[in-house]
Amino acid sequence: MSQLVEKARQQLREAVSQAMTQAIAAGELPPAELPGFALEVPADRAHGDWSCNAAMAGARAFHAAPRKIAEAIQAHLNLEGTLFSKCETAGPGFLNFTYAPSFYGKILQDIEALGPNYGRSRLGQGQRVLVEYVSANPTGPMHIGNARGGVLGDALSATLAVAGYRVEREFYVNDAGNQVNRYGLSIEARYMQLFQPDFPFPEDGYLGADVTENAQAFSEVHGDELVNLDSESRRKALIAYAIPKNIQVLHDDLQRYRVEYDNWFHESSLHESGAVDRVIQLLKEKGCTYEKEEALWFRGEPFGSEDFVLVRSNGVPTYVVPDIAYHYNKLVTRNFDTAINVLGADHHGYVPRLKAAIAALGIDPNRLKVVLMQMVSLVRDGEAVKLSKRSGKAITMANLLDEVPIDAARFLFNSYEPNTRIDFDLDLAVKEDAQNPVYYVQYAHARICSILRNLAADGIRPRHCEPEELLLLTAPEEVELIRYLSGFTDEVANAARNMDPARITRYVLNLSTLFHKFYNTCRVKGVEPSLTAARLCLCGAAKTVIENALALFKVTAPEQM
RNA sequence: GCGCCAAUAGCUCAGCUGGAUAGAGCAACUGCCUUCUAAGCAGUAGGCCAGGGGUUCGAGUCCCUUUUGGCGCGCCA
Repeated sequence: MSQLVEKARQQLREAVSQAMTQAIAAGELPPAELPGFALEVPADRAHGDWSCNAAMAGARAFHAAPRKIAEAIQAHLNLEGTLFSKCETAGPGFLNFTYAPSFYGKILQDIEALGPNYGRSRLGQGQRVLVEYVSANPTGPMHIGNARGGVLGDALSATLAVAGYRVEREFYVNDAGNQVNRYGLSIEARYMQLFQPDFPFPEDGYLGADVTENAQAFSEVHGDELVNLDSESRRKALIAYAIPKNIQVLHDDLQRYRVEYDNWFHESSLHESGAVDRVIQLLKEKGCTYEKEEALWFRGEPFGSEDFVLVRSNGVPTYVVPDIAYHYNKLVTRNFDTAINVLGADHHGYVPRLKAAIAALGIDPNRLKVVLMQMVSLVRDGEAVKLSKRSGKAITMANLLDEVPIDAARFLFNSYEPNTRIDFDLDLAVKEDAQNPVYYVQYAHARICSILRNLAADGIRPRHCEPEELLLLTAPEEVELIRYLSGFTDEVANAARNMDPARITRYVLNLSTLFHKFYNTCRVKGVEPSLTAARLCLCGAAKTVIENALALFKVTAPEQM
């Protein structure tokens, strides 16, 4: 795990605090409690590598102009033995720090030593996190929103894992309840229609072609053996046949999309184990329920939610109850520190209810984190596409994958933070040219591989470089590139903290730009041997970081394009 | 009607939790390949950060409000 940047930050924090203390002791600043301050990487390179706002933050405490304070701090600043070489006062009172030249070589050696592990941090401190995503109903094909959710959940999980959390990925299979009943009625009708064409189709039934296909497939194996049974037995047999098949389709489509899970958690198991009944009992015991018009209600007011029905007047629990039981299972039975749910924004109204119910059960509702993602719409020729041309039905995730390369789809979905609506541009996603950002990044990687191949053909291979050799990397393009490479660990940690893997997409795009700039100015082949060695080391580091970043998204890093 | 989310270049989006002159990519225009991949690089042009108030040393960022758009508000899931 790279500690270098963290160490640098620590050194600055201490140096600035110490300088303030000394300035006070020397009478240059009035005695006061030291102000809190921030250290950040300035956007503008001209402002150094780190920038500190202590002087401005302390303006009130010290009753002095920020610039005066900054100068006092600077006068007492001791950077001896740190990774920094200088500090300047600038602008309204920023303290701008610059890395010592040796820092850059250290970063490269760090990346070389850590390889695939570069980027890891201890942010999560081994906390156990359960990430649930997609969780589409096994009553039909997945839609475009599921495609986004799959990528987001998958990349978020990977990001959290690299940031030091112990992550499990889970798909919640709604294989019980009303949706499945509805599905049963639908498939029963389709099955019966094979033998009795006028058999009525339920009003709110599933219209998808997949229902008919499943009924057909069943009849091809079992013929008309269900026709003379009672309706309930028929449905039972058809559900038992079709739902596992549908789940398999979900599984296969997701796998094709490189979305994988540690667990497929079945709702039915909650009913079978009695967990659903127990959670009702528990809520009753906590005094959080009341009866009205023969239904059992949850009293939400103490927990900041509306009241809602737990058990209908017909005695059947609503969908919320198994959900509460499921989250009880996550946070108590399995005792995860945190449960993260990736949900479509159309479910946002349900979040306060679930949190309220959890709180009622005595669980800290903050242990449930919800990542809401806004809707996805498809755009082709500049116009919204609602329906598939072929089927006339809503475009499914499988349709999308038939059309768009997996790398492009994954990269594009990961380019937006969860909270922005996506107009997914089909024309762009399919394009295999520079307009499609995924190729920009992959091209940078392929270029590095090409350099390595060419030099290897001449018998020159990357080797370990001495610190003095790495000091040869002084071109602005080289320094910029290394500086940016040094920020990867922070970037991943930040993405984890904000539950937003799209930050890493932006990072790796910027990184690719910096590499392309380096490539255009600095030659690796045909320069002085130790400079070649140093630049090879830089290329290797850039390659490693691009690979590590793309690995988080499961986007391939081709060696040739 | 109530609630959640948004509004930044012609288009798609950033803006690191309040900091320095608001940034990229695409599209448009101009240059750069007899040396490691031109799927690249360099440059030009493009802005009332939706409107209006406030908070403070300092606001695209926080608060209020108006407008516009998306999504919710069932004894459906």
